[in-house]
Amino acid sequence: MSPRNVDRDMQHRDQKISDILDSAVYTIAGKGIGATSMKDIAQAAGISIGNLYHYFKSKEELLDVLLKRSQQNYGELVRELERLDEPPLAKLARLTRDWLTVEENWALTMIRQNVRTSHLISHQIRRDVTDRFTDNLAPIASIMAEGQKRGEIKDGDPTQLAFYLVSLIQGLTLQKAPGYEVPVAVEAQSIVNLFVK
Amino acid sequence: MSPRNVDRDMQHRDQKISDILDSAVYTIAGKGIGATSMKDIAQAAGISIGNLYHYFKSKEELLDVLLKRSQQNYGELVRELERLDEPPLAKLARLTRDWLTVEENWALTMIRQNVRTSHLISHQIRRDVTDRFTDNLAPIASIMAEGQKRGEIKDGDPTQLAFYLVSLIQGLTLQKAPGYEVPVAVEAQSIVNLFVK
Amino acid sequence: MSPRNVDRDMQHRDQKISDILDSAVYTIAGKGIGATSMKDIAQAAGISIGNLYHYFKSKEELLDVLLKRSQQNYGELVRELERLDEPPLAKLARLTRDWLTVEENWALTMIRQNVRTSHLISHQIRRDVTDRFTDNLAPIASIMAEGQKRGEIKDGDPTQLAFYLVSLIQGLTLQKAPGYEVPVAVEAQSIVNLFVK
Amino acid sequence: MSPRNVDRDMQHRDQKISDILDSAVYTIAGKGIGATSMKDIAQAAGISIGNLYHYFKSKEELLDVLLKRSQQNYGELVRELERLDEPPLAKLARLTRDWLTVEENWALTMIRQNVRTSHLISHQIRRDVTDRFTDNLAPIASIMAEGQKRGEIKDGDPTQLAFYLVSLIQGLTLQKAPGYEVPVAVEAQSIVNLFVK
DNA sequence: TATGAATGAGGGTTCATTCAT
DNA sequence: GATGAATGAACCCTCATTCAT
Repeated sequence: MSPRNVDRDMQHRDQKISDILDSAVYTIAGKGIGATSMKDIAQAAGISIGNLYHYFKSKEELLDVLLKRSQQNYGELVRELERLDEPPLAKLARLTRDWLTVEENWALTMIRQNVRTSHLISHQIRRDVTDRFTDNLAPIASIMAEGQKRGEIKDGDPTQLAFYLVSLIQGLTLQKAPGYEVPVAVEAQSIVNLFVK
Repeated sequence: MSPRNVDRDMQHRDQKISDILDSAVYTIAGKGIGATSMKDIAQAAGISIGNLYHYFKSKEELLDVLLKRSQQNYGELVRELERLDEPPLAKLARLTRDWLTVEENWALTMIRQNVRTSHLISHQIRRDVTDRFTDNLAPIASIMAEGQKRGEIKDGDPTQLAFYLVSLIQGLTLQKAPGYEVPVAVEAQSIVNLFVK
Repeated sequence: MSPRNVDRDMQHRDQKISDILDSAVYTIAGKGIGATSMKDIAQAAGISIGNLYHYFKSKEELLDVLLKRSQQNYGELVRELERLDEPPLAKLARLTRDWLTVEENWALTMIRQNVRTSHLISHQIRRDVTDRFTDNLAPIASIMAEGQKRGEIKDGDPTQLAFYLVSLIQGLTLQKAPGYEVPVAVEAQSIVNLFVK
Repeated sequence: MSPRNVDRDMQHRDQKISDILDSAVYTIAGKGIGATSMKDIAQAAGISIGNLYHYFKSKEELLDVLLKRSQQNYGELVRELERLDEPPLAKLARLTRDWLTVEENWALTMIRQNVRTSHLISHQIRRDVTDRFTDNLAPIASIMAEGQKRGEIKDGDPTQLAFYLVSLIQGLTLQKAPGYEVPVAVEAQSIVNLFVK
């Protein structure tokens, strides 16, 4: 009843939401949005289906929050990267390597890709996802520009180059869906090399 | 025995199958495999649901045939391209431009991508899709190798470069899902330019 | 056009109907009426489904004809048995042995049993089946009566005894459904022995 | 954690399952397994189809549970009968009379018979049904053996005699399917009399 | 908060039957 | 007679969501 209790309750709630999303990410990434039921998500989180609806008022809202959180995390990461005291090409190599290595990025890409075609998802949410995606392009474009200034990176619109890099990484990421591995090696260095002058 | 022309019947059947698939491609690409019901497909083809099952014994088989057909068509195209009497970079530019322009390629990519995560699709079919995809990489790798011999294309494993090009194109293609357009220009020339030495 | 041709056509038709039923009996007996589709029956007979409907105007009619034929054949058999120049107990033993051995009897029993509970079958047909069954009881009752006159068979209403014998044989027959074999030996002699004074 | 009484919930669930099965028995017995839809069963139980699947994950499981329960109940009954302080022939007469009188036995027999030929039913379940059936034969065989020791029952393998008695009763029971009544009287006394020396 | 029973629309699939060729 | 395309109702089952406890 005291403010402190209310605060603690809110924190507890946020923590629970976070836990649910953590366990949901891999389930959804692995099975696809359409094939993942709310029961699946509840079971993965170890709670009842009724309780799940206490934290998310619908499947759509759950996805919305999940995507927002993931993209914001990624956005912070990429903005930190921009500020690092490293040569631009090293930054791009690091970004690429992380993306291809960190499993959560794979899951996020799978889900984002899924969102595009799922009719469970409202137009509004799809727009939001796209907007955040576009925002997150800026720091990479900035790195590209810096590389161009140094004469290390190919000419062209930096945003376009950033878009190409991210699309390439995501295209490659999607090839790593279970049961779909194309037998061709992928390395961060050779990818970044495409952008080298 | 039969008062009907068996040959003509077979042709008629093949034609009908082809028509159904033609109308199904865009429906599935637009809504996703999971969200596209057999009723949707039947309606798009202008036939009854029962009759649809006369031509495909399951949704899975329909997808299998659709993917096989699409990938074979694409394979022939890319093999013809390889044999063209043109410089390698021109071939790559033509390939990229076609891919980004021809709407059917967009649809095919969307569906292929969907197949990877859909649990409606058996492992076997996913393997087949991947195998055909890998096969279709060879002619492009061959073009890359030719370009390297001429000193026009960057060094590296030609198959890997082909894989990168195709993944990039597909990554960009996926961005073109309805309601998901990222506001960044995409041109074949600047894409191919990444592979230029 | 000549009467002879019409006759020959009719004979041909009857022969065809007989062939279809012959191949249908085991299919229906094995899978059950409900699980056997008209397509199954057509395939078993090696004809098209459309053609099947030229010979039987519905699944129900096919079953009606099949049952009528089977029960009439059985009726003739049992009436011949009655007229044989053998002791009554030998007749009963022969009847029992034949029933348990001849595979067609098994099939007939399975189908008759199925008819009782299948809602595909009209009340009228079920009544007909029962009536023919009751008629076919008479010769056996007559054998029972003769055995009683000789003091070899237990007392009681001969029709009731016949009903018991047939019900017992059928009860045992049903145990022989594939995948349902009860591991207890069954012999004609010990069955008939139940009715011996 | 749970604000509900877990024990009471389990009891409630078991009770509900029992209620559903009770109402399902006669529906299935009357129409046959194939012709009885899950909708029929749900309606008979006064619940929604979705809720029915909350208690049984498939039609097959429902049948499995139903059969298991019925055969276990019958098994207990027959084992109690064996322990009664009565002459063997009286026990057999009581068993026969009960079987022919208690309506639930009729229903059970109809369903068991149906299971044999229904392709909806897995081989495993059919085996289980047969095994339980065979187990339930033992107490009756034991009664037969006791009667033989007293010189009241015919010679022969007691298990075989038990099998004959049960098959006869079941054969007669099946004749009582609605719309299939054979116009011959059936009495427990005259049935048991077949087994008297 | 926490649970799981309850609902019903919708999805994939089957099948008896009809009909044009 | 012979064929198989065509139809649509019905079946089994799933699932997002609500609600009483």
